[in-house]
Amino acid sequence: MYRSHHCGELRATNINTQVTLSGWVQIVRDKGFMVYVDLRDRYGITQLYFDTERSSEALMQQAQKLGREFVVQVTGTVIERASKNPNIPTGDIEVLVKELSLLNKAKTPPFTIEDHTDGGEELRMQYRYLDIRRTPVKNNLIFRHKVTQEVRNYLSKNEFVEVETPYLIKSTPEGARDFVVPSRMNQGQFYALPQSPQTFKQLLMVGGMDKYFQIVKCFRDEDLRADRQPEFTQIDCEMAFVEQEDILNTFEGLTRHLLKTINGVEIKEFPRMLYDDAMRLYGNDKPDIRFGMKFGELNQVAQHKEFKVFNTAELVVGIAVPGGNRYTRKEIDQLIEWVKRPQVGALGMVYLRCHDDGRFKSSVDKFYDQDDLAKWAKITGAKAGDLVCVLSGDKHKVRAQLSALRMELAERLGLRKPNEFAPLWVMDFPLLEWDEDTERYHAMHHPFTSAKPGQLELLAHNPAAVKANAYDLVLNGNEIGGGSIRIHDKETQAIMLKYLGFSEQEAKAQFGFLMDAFEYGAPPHGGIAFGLDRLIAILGGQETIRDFIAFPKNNSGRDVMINAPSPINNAQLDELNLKLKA
RNA sequence: GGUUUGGUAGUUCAGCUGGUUAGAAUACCUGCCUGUCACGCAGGGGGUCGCGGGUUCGAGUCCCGUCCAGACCGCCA
Repeated sequence: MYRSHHCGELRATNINTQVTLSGWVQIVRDKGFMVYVDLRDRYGITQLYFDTERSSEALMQQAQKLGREFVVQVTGTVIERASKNPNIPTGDIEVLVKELSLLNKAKTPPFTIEDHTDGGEELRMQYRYLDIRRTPVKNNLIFRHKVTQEVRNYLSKNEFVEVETPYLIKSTPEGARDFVVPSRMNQGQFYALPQSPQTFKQLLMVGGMDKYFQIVKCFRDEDLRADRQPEFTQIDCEMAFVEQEDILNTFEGLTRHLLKTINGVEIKEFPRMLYDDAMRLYGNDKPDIRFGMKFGELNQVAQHKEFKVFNTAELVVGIAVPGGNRYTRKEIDQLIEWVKRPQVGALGMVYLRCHDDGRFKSSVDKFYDQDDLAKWAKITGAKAGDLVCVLSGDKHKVRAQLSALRMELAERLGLRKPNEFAPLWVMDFPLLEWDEDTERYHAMHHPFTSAKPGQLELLAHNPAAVKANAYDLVLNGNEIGGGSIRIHDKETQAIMLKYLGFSEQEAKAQFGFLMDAFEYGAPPHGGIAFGLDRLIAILGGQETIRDFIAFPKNNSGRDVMINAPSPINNAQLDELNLKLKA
């Protein structure tokens, strides 16, 4: 028997009992006549005790020779500590060791296995198995388990059935790049790993499964970010015989359930916002509504004066920064530089100081009087002591720029509190969006999304105006889920694909199986998919999803621990009938 | 594909306008220490300053190239 107890459970009530513990040596504190060893496992730390009075000389030496991360098994008696440690649950006791056996020695780890490690990101990824021994990472993985457990609890209680769908599927040109897998048995042909189980879950609805979910890996071969991995996990859901309202209610329920069981937070407001309003008021389709700083459009009051920059702009729009008037000229100049960075791309920024005495001072005083500026303040909701930041230009660009500024300022002002949760439905997304590169319309959500009732006719003369039965679930400024009511008849699906630029043959080759299925009695259906990694990170109050993934990949899609991807040998290539370009 | 920041001891970093033998903390090793728990004290070992080229009397420092890593933009139906 390796252990009678784990390292987190012994208390004063266990005093005088004989126990066996196994674990890793956290640290040895050698005081000469006494030796303390912190023994660690998943559950906690228990202090082992040796002294010259009660331990044999051989045992003392054995203890003194232990190094960090040695794996040991000890047997001994639980005794009361002479000086207790109130900081840890096992701080009242220690184990007076009688027997110590070394199960495995360990090299000195390349970084310290402590809560605040000295290791950098890359090193921790390379030795992820050591990183997982650290409490924060370990707790994140356990946290992830709890969240997925609660997801399964909620959905199972609501009669959803978890069904696995295949990972080796067909490549499609729509959407993200596919990860591709060559087939040995079908030479010259390739599988693709799913970007999502979209078509399969729709086929499950045709199959009468009615309510489906799956916690499933998805794969996208696109460039990465801090919060984006090439393989990631979705909570994928679909329901039949439902309207949009049914889906919103069901998953509003899931969100409430998670926030309650995981974070102990009761959500009062669960607002809904139209996509158009989100863009107008926040410049963004995933607004963080935990704080204000809504956009105020200033075209009416700022144009038709002498200021050419504004007069020629499609949109003049500003936000009020609470307390921003305390910024020095230098700090404001730095803000202007910030919005002019290529990543943001504004050409400049006009600002308006709202002094406590009700006077205004702007960077464009030459063109506007106090009455004009008072209107700016009113429209942006600025109060005395605030700063109004104004950008102008192309409608789409300037909204994106001001949104970036809004988020940056909110971050600096501490308005994005990790333990405050504000979910939001954003609804009625456009069905299509224009793609400059390919000079055609793309499905904004995906090609299986239905248009709002009666809007399909609009497709012919004003495709950009068509709204979709599509919705996103936004939490604290992050898109955590998105879905739609799907098309469920062959004719509509065919029209949709035609507008997306598929020839009849292409449509048949790519999605024929789905449209065939629609001919055999497809029920009305719709669904949603959540990005689980991001959801978990947000619920955990943290930024980086990597810390919640056991074995994540780095920025360039590499697993630095196993060193993947890597070349394959010629025999493997031959077998697959593949040849690499020289 | 682009913008940007970084690469110096096992690790995290400092190293100014170029100028003796490249530092700190921590980790590691040795010794001392009877209640430690971020133990303490004394001592010690440890560096191809990512790589290649250039400028210079002289380069960790400046320039060019390159590789690697991070953040962001494009991209991610």
